[in-house]
Amino acid sequence: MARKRAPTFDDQRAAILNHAAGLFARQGYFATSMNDVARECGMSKPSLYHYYRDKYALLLSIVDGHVTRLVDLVRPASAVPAVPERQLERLVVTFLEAYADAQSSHRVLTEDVKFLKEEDAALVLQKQRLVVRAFANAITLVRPALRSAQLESIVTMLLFGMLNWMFTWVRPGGALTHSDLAPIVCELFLNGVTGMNLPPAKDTKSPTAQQSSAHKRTSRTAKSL
Amino acid sequence: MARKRAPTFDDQRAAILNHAAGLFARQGYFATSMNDVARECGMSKPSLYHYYRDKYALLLSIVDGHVTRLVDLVRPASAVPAVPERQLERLVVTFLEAYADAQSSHRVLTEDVKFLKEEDAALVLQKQRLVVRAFANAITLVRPALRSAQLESIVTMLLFGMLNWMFTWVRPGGALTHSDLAPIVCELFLNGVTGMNLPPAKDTKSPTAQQSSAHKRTSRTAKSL
DNA sequence: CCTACCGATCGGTAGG
DNA sequence: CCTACCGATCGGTAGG
Repeated sequence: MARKRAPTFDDQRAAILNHAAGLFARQGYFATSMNDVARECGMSKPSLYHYYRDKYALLLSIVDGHVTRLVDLVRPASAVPAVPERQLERLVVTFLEAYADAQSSHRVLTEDVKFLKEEDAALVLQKQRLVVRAFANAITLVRPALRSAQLESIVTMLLFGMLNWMFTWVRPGGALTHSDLAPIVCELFLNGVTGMNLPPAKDTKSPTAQQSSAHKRTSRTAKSL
Repeated sequence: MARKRAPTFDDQRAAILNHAAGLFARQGYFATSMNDVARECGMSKPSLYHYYRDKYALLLSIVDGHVTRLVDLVRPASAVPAVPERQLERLVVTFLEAYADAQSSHRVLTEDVKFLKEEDAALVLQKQRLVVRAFANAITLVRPALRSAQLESIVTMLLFGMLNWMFTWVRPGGALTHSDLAPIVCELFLNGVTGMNLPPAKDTKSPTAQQSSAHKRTSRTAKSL
């Protein structure tokens, strides 16, 4: 049997990051000690510090690495032209496939961003906005009237809610996978969006004064994402 | 100007809990020290310990208090009979109104349950299940075919995703409130659910073998909630 | 002399 | 009800 090649520096860094992501996701960032991480990686703490300067570097690498992967994944999926409905479906499928392989990282992204320094958080938020915009664009192509009703961002965030909430109830090893859920989410969302009662899409220069009564007060879109 | 009556023991406890919930929501449970809480409450640390035995008691009181409030809110909303669509809308509206007043508590509930002891987590989960079941029942009344397709739990959790994700993008002081969003969520979800392509509802004793192709692999509903 | 790593302990601070 | 302080454990790094 061939001896397994000694892991390189980069391999080790990747392995450590995976272990740390799992621990952070399960226990939270502050509840996880560097001793925990080292033990999980099967190395001493000083060895761990050889690969990462400090605990914060682990957090930042996990979060930034994951969101960067999402951006790189979503960009090509948006680039290839398709029927609007298929375009959006492809985005959802791509996104959920990424989830399946990176559940821990995604959980760290959504729960531990608050521990990032201002500057780092801004960087991550910027990349998240790219992902959100890709979805918002695809959604608007499916239902242009959403834009004039200023419901574009809101509806996009509702879709992200369905997707991002999955990590709380879809068990990693269970029979039900993220990919199984993609068509269900797509069908529910597409039916929901195309069925909404909205004023007809118009020239953006003359926004209609009469909106569906249900949406009167949602005159401003959310600024947070 | 009349002197403000000295706060009672119970008032103090409630005030402390509010401050603690705000801090836990903003900084996370472990990143918040008891000194932080004491300072926020304008009292010394020993005084704080006069009202709550330890840090964990704050967490448990926040989470259990909030989930108990949700159960008490959802129960009567389900009890009053109504057209299925209105029933579900009432649940959503009621739920989102509670959010508006308890954003911090809800965030603590969703992000810090993992720090609860096994036994306490079980208690909270049990109450959460009551809330989920109320929604699932209302949804099934709107679209009975979901049950035979075994999509009842899945679709319910997708709705909770839209609702629970709001705390990440709806700014507490912003122009857009949770109540504004209730009709939008309802319209999107009701249109989505009624428009889904499903096998017709049947006698539960003879589940149909032919399901919508998109749902073939979702033969088991999630067990986590 | 470098690297990769150990056992032991540093300065600070948490909950209490 | 505060000041002062404990046992423990944190993240990070010394010498060898």
